[in-house]
Amino acid sequence: MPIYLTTPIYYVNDKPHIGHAYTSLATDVLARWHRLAGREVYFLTGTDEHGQKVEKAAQDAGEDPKAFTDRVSQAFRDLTVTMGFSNDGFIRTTEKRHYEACQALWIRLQERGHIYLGAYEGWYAVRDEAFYGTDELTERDGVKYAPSGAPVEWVREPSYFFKLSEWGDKLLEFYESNPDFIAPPSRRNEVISFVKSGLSDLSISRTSFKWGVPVPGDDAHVMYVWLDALTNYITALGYPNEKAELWRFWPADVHVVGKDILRFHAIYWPAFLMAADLLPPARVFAHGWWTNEGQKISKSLGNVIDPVALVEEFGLDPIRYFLMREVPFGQDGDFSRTALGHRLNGELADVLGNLANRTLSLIQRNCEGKLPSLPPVRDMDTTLLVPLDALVASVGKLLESQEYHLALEEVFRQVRSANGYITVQAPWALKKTDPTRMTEVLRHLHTALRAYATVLQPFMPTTMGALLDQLGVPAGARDLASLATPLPDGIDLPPPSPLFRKIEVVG
RNA sequence: GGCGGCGUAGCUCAGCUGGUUAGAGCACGGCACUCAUAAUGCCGGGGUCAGCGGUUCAAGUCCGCUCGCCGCUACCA
Repeated sequence: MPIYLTTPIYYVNDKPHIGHAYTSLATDVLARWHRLAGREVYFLTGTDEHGQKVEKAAQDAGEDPKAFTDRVSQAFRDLTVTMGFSNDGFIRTTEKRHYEACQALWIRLQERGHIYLGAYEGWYAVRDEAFYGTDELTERDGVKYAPSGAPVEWVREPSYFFKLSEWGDKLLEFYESNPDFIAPPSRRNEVISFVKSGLSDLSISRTSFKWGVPVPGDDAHVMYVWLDALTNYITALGYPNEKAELWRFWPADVHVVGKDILRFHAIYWPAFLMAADLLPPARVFAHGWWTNEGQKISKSLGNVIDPVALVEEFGLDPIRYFLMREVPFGQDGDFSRTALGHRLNGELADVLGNLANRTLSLIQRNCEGKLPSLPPVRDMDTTLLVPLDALVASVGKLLESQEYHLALEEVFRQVRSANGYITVQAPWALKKTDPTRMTEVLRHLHTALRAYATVLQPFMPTTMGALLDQLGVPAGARDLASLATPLPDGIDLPPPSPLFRKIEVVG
């Protein structure tokens, strides 16, 4: 079963911030997990490069839009490297293949009668180049003003429309028969109540700017952003060529998105697809926002979090761990140095790092650095080993529903209990009283550590790679299935070294 | 305004279809241990489960009201 996972395509009028990194990270963890489970995965991310804002930003920069987007989208490609993302593809909406896909989809929708030419009208502020709703306006001396203070006028421009109004009932049926389509459930309820309140047709073209995909057969129009942007998910798989090699990945298993763009993914997108007789995605997950030290993040406050700076200061894996562990996926969360410090010092270094280090040091010193033989399992070992058998299944199940924080909690519950096991068994004391038993205990701990490191790889690829090195696990034996095959007795283990560096915590 | 959600230990939160002395992690206190990244393990203190009133043999868990907080309420991506 091929697995297709996507991030949104990121709009290039802005440089990457913590939100972009977070969305892609969550997707990356899923992608890595499925690969470890032996599934074939296609993980897509990319950039959204059309629209009036980009056109204008390029103009202001004195650049051609294409040159401008080439430059800005590079920052997003760089981010995938900085954050260790394992994306298989990176799509840009300015690519030729994307124009072809968009136009093919348009024609298909048009042929099936889902598109008509009408007029888009509303209160328009020339200065802002934006439309406003009546309830947003204020009136002084008979003139209406936008919230920005710009005067507005009633404008009417020709526009193609998608007959979204006809899809309400079909969408509701779809949500009903696919209860997992929208997550988390609170968002699902919001979407359903929105659809129940009635849908209007959707304007899907503009004549007021040029920087977009031309509407087939009517060059005066370019496609409006969402039809263009959403289509990226099928462009990347070869659409309209449904015989393309990658097309077997459709429909997507999970579109990971921020909560601000849920509606487009949960309403417009399945409607477009169903109208085109294509399968809708299996799931859309809307995650929350980060605050910075309790404060809402905004450019005007100047407290935007730069993921590159974070990684430089704290290291990649601690950041990846923190983002996935600190907050239930779907909820808003707060990024603070104190909280990061507690996770890094109190969980990664003290609980996991220290267990690995104390175990491997004992093996190094007392077993000549060789892996002790696979021992019998005694009653007193079951507290350590029995939960281990269920670890892969329980982590897998939790990731299936994107409950990353619970998956990590489950692993760390076991790591904590392994610390209890080593203290009770006290292999350092057995060294004098029962050396054989000492080797048994150490081998069991090695087995446990191997399992922890293996399942944690998607979250902390580099550090867990280093731990697997220290555990002597060869590169080809690091997937989930390999856990069933014990390592050969007596292999040489390298001298251990600490995996996590602690940081100063204030508060 | 309408629809929906939340308010449980100092902090962050679990508590499914109501049922023995309400749980976890962190923080805090004591003890133990000393293999290890001055770590780890054990024990413990602490909550009128927002408030009021109902239903019930029994309510944090259902119903009503009050107070407080939050989300959604379409075409900026």
